[in-house]
Parts: sequence; C-alpha cells; structure tokens
Amino acid sequence: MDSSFYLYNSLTRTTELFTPLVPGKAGMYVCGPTVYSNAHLGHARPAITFDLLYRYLLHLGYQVRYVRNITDVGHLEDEAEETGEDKIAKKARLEQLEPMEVVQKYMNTFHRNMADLNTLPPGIEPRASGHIIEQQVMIRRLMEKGYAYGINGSVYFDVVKYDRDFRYGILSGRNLEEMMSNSRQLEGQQEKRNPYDFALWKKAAPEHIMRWPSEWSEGFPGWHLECSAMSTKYLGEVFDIHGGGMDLQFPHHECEIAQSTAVLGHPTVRYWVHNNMITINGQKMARSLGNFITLDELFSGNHPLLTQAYSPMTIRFFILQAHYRSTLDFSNEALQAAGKGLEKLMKAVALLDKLKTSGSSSADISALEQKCSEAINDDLNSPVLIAHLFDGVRIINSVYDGSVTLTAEDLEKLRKLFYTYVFDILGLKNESSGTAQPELISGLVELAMQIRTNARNNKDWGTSDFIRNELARIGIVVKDRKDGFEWEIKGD
RNA sequence: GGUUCCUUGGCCGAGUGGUUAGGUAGCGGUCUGCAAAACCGCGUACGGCGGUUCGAUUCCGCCAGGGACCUCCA
Repeated sequence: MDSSFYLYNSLTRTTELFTPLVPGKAGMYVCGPTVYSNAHLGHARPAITFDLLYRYLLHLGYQVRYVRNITDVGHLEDEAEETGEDKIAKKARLEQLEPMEVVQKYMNTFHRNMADLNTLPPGIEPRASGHIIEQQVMIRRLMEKGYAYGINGSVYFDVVKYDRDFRYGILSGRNLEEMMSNSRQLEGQQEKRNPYDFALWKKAAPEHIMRWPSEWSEGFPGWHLECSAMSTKYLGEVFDIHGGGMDLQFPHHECEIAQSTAVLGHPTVRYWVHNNMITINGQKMARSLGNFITLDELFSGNHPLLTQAYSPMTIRFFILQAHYRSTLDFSNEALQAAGKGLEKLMKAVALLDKLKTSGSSSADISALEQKCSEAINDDLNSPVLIAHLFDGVRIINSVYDGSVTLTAEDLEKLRKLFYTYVFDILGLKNESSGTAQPELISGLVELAMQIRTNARNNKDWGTSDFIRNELARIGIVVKDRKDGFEWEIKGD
C-alpha cells in the first residue's frame, strides 16, 4: 500500500511529504474551543478535519498522540482594551453561574456534539485552568531570558525583542515594522511597551472571580500561553502537527510560535495545518458576528434559517465534500444535496452484502483502490476521494442489477475498500433510525406485503397500490424488483 | 490603509495547459402494470479585457466583484 502522505504546511506554504519526527509515531495538537457558549457549525469544521487527519494517521499505522485543549480561562473579550473581560467570567456573570459551571455546561454540550458527529475523542484533552503552574513556569523562563516584562502586576511578551532575535510573523507572513506603521493607534494600552506585545499574565480586577496567586499578582494567564505550555508538556519540545482554524493563524498561532521559540530557542511545530472557514451568505460564520447556527439547532432544525433538520452525518458528509482548505458555504440546498448523496452512498454500502459474484470481473477494483489512495494522500483530498467512491457506488448498483460482474475476490476487495474509507477514514456511520421494535414492524410489513403479492398475482393493482401508498404514508418505501420486492424504513 | 485568498454549469464543490470530477436539482431514455430505486444519455461551466502559447478555465498583466486576517473568533 502506498503510504506517501502529503500534507500542506501553512508555515512553508507548500505541500510536503509527511515524515514523522519519530518513525511510527505522530504527535498532533489541535486548538479546541473556548467553552462559553454552544458549539456551532463552524466548530464542526476543524473537529471533522482533524478527525479525518487523526483517523488517516491511525489507518497508516501510526501511534498517534492527539491533544486538543479546552480553553476555560484567559480568553478576553478584547485583548487590546484594558477593560477586556474574560469570556467565561462574563458569561458566568450573565447567567449567574460559577465560571466552572459555565465551562462544564458548554464542555458537556461540545462533547455530545462531537460524539454525534462521530469524531474520535482526543487522547489528551488538557484544560488551561489545570495548567496554571506550567504557564507560570513558562512566564518565569521568558522573563529570565528577557522576552517578557512585568508592569503593574501583569506580564507582557516583548515582541520587539523577540523580533530582533528571531523573527515575529513567519507563520502569517507579517513584518513587525510594517505592522506597526500600518496599525491604527488604539486607546488604553499604556501598560504595554508596544501595541503588539501580548499578555502572558493579567492582574485580576477586584471583581474578577477566576484568579490564581503568583509572584506578579493575583491574576490569570493570557490566552496564547496555554497552547504553548500544554503542547510542549504533552508532545515535547518538537512535535509533528499543530492544527486549528485559519482565523487562529494570527495572532494566536504566531504568538504561540514566539513564546515557544523564545523559551526553547528553536521552533516546536513541524507541520502547521489550518482548516478554512464555513461561510453563510458568503460571510464567515462566527459567534462574534452573530450569524451562526449551533449544531443542536442543525440537528433539530430549530432555527429560522433552516428549512429542515440535518442529521450529524449529513453535516459531516457536507464538510467532507469540500477540501478542508477551501471555504465552504452553508445553504439549505447544499445541505440537502449532501444528505441525498450520503443516502446514496450508504445504501450502496448496505448492498455490498447482497451482491452475487461471477467467474470474471468487468470492473477494475484495483484501479479504484489506487485512485482512492492517491486522493487521500494528496493533502486529505476528501472531495476527490468521495467522487471515486461514487464510481464504486455505480459499480455496486450495477452488479446488483446484473450489468456488471465481479469475482468473489474483487467483491471482497471492494467491500474492504468501502468499509475502510467510508467507516474508518471518513468516519461516516449508519444513521438509519433504530426503530424500537424491528421484529414487530418487519412482521407486520411482511404480512402486508404478502397480501399485496397475492393481489399483484391477481393483477389487482388497486389493492397493490393501496398497500404501497399506505405503507409509504407511514414511512415505509416499497420497491418492486423483477424477482420479488424490497422494503425499507425511510430515514428522515 | 497593509497582508493574503477567492470568482467553475440552478445549487454545493473538485481539478487540469489540449481528454468525464463528483454530489444534488432539471430533461430524455431503459426497466416497471404504474411507481420507486437503479442504470444509460443530455444540457456548449469555468467573472471581464488583454498577453504568452499550436492551444488557457488552468500561466502572466490589468479591471470588476467578494472573502479572510490586521480586535475576539474554529
């Protein structure tokens, strides 16, 4: 099996052959959510993108350490303003909850949504609030090395000094001098030596609940610091993959690079991988823009913009049908199309067990295998992979209809191909409504169909159609075939 | 204003210097008692204007439109 896996590296802006730091092992850190409200469609993009990457690395035989953090402290409403309030703390105030209740509430929802989307849980899911010590240690080291300065109980990262010794802006392609000459002057940042310096430690205002003691002040860590501290703690000073949304490239990931490099003297991440955004009416879907649809709303159809509910697998398939580095535009029409396509794919998979084999094959399964492998190896090109799988769908349906033949060996190969790509790698699963009493239902349907078959034998089309129509009305679809009939419970 | 990306058929969305992406929707056909499903076929898609080339949707330039980042964001 060809395992030359190529991945686009945002840092070098090229597609590179993936070679792990340690043969047979892969380390991956992905920026998780800030848990202060419900997860929306946009959050499904990185979750599914990096789930695909995780699953594919596992498929290739790597022992993968997958770390995805939960930001539960330190994320300010407005980094630039001195008045910036911690997002969690703000929500806690609004909902009259303990900050940790807010965190737990939305973390639970996030986990439920992720499980619904059939994403595999990360191996380690560290929380910022659980790594205050590690972050403080890092601040201390940054201060010792002269890359951080304290003032009025807060500590800031010295971007200018860092830029002199290394270079600030390598990931986002920015130049500090240009940035400074082009930036508008913001009010209320007198504490910092430079507007692009960012907080490592913030002194907590008297009313601030989330606070930890430190030699600088009672306060809390800055947002960017947690990822630097936790990624190196669990993955080492150099690790393979760091993922996240493109919108995190600057400043978040840029600051992470600066912090880690300043402490260690060398870069830590080998492949930076960024997923693109989901748009709605051509605009990025974001909590702060207010144009978002939560995953629960999508699953229930309970949102003014939704004409119907969409199942988790429809959402997953919708996302996988676009390349992860392209924007993906939300619309009901697009989601419905994805749902229909997924249904077609899953029906074909179910058909694999009903196919008859022949002495010879009239379809080239090996060629299909090759194409699928090439697609996924080409920077996780899931849309092309899916296109090839639909070629396989046509083969399956044609074999079922008898216009294409397969040997037992080829059929086994095709079955393995579909199971591997559809279930293991793309992470799709069957959602057919697990009805409560399948035996009772099938017994009743079989009874009705027996009556219908008798009617058909007597060319009593009226009775035949009546039974078919009535079954359809309660959601059971009848399909007549040359040699009998089939029926199935229609999914939503 | 700075940096950067995008513009593909009704919709979503791949891709390529000359050959079918795929899904969905539409149309025609096969099959069927009629359907459904499936299969087969179809519709002159590559924002505009120039250039390079034997040949450009694909490369270059200009123009138009849109997006992302430069605040928090997946």
